[in-house]
Amino acid sequence: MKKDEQYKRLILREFYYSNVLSASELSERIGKSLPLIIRTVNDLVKENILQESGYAPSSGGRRPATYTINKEALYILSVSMDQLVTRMSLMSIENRHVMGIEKFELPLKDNPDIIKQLSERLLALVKKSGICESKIIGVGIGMPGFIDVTKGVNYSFPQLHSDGRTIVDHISEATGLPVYIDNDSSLIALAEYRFGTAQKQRNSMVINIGWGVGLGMVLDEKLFRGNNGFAGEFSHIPLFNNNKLCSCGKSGCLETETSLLVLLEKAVQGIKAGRISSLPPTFPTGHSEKDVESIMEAAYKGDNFCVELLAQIGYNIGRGVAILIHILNPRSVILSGRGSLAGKLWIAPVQQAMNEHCIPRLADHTAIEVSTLGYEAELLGSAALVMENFIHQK
Amino acid sequence: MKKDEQYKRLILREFYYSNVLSASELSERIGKSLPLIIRTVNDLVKENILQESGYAPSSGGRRPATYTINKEALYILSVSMDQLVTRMSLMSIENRHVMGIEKFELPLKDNPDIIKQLSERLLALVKKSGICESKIIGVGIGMPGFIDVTKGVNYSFPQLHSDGRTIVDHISEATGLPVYIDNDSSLIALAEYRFGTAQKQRNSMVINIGWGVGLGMVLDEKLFRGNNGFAGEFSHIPLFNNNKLCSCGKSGCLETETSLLVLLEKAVQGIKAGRISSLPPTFPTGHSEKDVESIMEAAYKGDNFCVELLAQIGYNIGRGVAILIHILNPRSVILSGRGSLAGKLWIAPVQQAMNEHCIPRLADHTAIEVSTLGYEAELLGSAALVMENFIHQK
DNA sequence: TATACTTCTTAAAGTTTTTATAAAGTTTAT
DNA sequence: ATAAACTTTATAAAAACTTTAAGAAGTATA
Repeated sequence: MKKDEQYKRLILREFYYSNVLSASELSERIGKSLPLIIRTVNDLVKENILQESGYAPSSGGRRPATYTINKEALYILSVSMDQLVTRMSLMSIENRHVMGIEKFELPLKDNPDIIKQLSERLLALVKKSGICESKIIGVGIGMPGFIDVTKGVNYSFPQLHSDGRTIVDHISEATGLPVYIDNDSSLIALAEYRFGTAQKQRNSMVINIGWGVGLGMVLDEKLFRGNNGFAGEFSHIPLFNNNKLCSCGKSGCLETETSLLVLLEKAVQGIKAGRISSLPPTFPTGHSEKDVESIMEAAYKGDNFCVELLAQIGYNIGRGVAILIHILNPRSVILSGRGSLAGKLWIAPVQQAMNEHCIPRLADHTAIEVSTLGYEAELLGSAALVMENFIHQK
Repeated sequence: MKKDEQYKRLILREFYYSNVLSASELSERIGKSLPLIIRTVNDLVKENILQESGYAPSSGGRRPATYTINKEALYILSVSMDQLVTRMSLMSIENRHVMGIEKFELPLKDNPDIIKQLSERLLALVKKSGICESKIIGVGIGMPGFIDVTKGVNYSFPQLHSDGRTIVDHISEATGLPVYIDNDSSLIALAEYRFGTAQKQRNSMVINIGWGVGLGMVLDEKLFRGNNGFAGEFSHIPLFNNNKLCSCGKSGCLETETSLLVLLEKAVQGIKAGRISSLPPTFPTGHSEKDVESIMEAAYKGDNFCVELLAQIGYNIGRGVAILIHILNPRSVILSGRGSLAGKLWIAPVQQAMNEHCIPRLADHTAIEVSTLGYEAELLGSAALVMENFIHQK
């Protein structure tokens, strides 16, 4: 790639993370000199990709000219998959869903047709939008599993890399676009770091409360993925003597006492045992997603039984968090993912476990917070993944 | 600092880590262009800091001219403190102890005179060596405790920062040299990464088996210290239901089942209870350091009782290591510090715990190794700390 | 209201990198 | 065996980028 193209991309990336920027801010962030930045910004204005946006207030000197990005300049295809359901969206550089979020069933397991179906859906979405493909900078895919980002392989779902070619190869060929995949929890962490509650924080742990309990880490301002991309297997740290068999084959994993699945189980058991609750009479409907939402909603409205359940789960998450804090001394721990819908209810029990299991000096230095991005996080993260790679191409 | 001085330092640092280097290797590592490197190297040769060292074998093209550093060009003052004993050494750029290692008692606790004593010892050592102070690039100090590297503060020992000035300020003033401090376990990790078993590995966990169990981490090729410098509090992760009170006030910490102190305790108990062993009849002498060494030596020679004790401790360390591996997916786990004298005896029990408590895919990707640096590690790390900072000055 | 102090912008001077070319070796093909 | 093709290292000239300096535009203070 030509060098001036490279500089343009670096500048565009900054506009992806911040709406309005001056030349000197850009120079500072990118680490390139002002003359170079100004020249490149002027080129981008001529190309109608950036536009002038008036003068910022003075910070004690001459007022800087500011710029914004043309909202229709660039787009990203963002995909978020779980075991059963896939969501996708064509996102503008301003993080708006151009055509809304498309949601459809697409089982990850035992589905030989998965790559073909995904490609077709993606192409159809682009076609429907009418947006020129040259404006789409890539496809970002988030999914559960053991993923090696650099190789583009998801080891947990072998059908995603047939005949020696990975899902990245396949989708890339089908769409003609650069494709990147990463673990769902890592992408949620990336989203929180770039757009959410972990913004500007050098060190954050992002807990993905979902059907399992995932962990994405931002360490020294970088997403940390481990030596093979497998870091963050929070779900399976051995923490309990409960003799409960985990999906991974071991027993006593954090997951056996903390996921939303456990929450649901406990709720069903409690109701069966006659506990009083404001849960709807139809509970449990058998539809896990809806049932869990009911529980969180009831808790949010003050239902004693559900609050208690959340507290139990939260306390156990907190025990795991205490370990994280001892090892990594983060600035903050963000509770995110599906489960973050229950909001601040998580904070007290997690904090309680921390107080009991952490050295005070450590506990004092890390804040527990709940995500405001919620279920959007993963799609945002997939998009951000594309942008992170945008500047490294060729 | 002038720019060419900066480039010289970058080059000298590479020679600290590698003995013989060619210009193109330097260019590659430092990330500066070959013409610039060659010009600067030539300057350094003229100044008699570098010297030519013949031609390296060809790797398929013209043979590169190589260079080495003048062994008497630069020196570093290296200090390693524990609760009771302090070691220090004036080290050459080749990591040789110019005057040997000086070891003396200097209690960290309740010792108002500590800074004065340390300064005097340091100055005396320099004087005795006869080496010109201008050749000493700085003082590196390793010690236990909660240390904020950037501020130069050790929060665990308040007498180290009296009247608003830190130990760094004081020693720096007394010696006229740049001074840096860091946590002992972090420095051991740094030493292993630069000179020991963790060399060239992107991600390593270095376990410091000593009176506690410390942890230093190399993540993505950088020493990771956490948001406030407190990362690596491995000793105090809550892992056992043993009701044993820990020095930190909590119970069930890893430390209550794993340190060399526990090893000693268990040995004493066993002997009292009449267990047969080849430990010397004088055991226990009451001198912890010697007694622990006796145990490790006996184990090394095959004494059943002592091997068994090490296995118990090792297994418990392994349980902690399993957690580390789930969270951080390192390339390797290095067993270092005092305890590494027991050598390979640690590996089997640690590996055993890993096999039981780790997801196989994770366990398969990380190697357990024992340090060869041993008790030297911390002094090497303190010196390396100075060099890491050498390039960042002014 | 003038003066001092910021910060932003631009032009010129100074560095560094890139590109092109030469030099020195290795490997492959006939 | 010997040339041709390919690598890698070293150096010189051109291009690119950064730094410095000076001017422009604004704020804070006496």
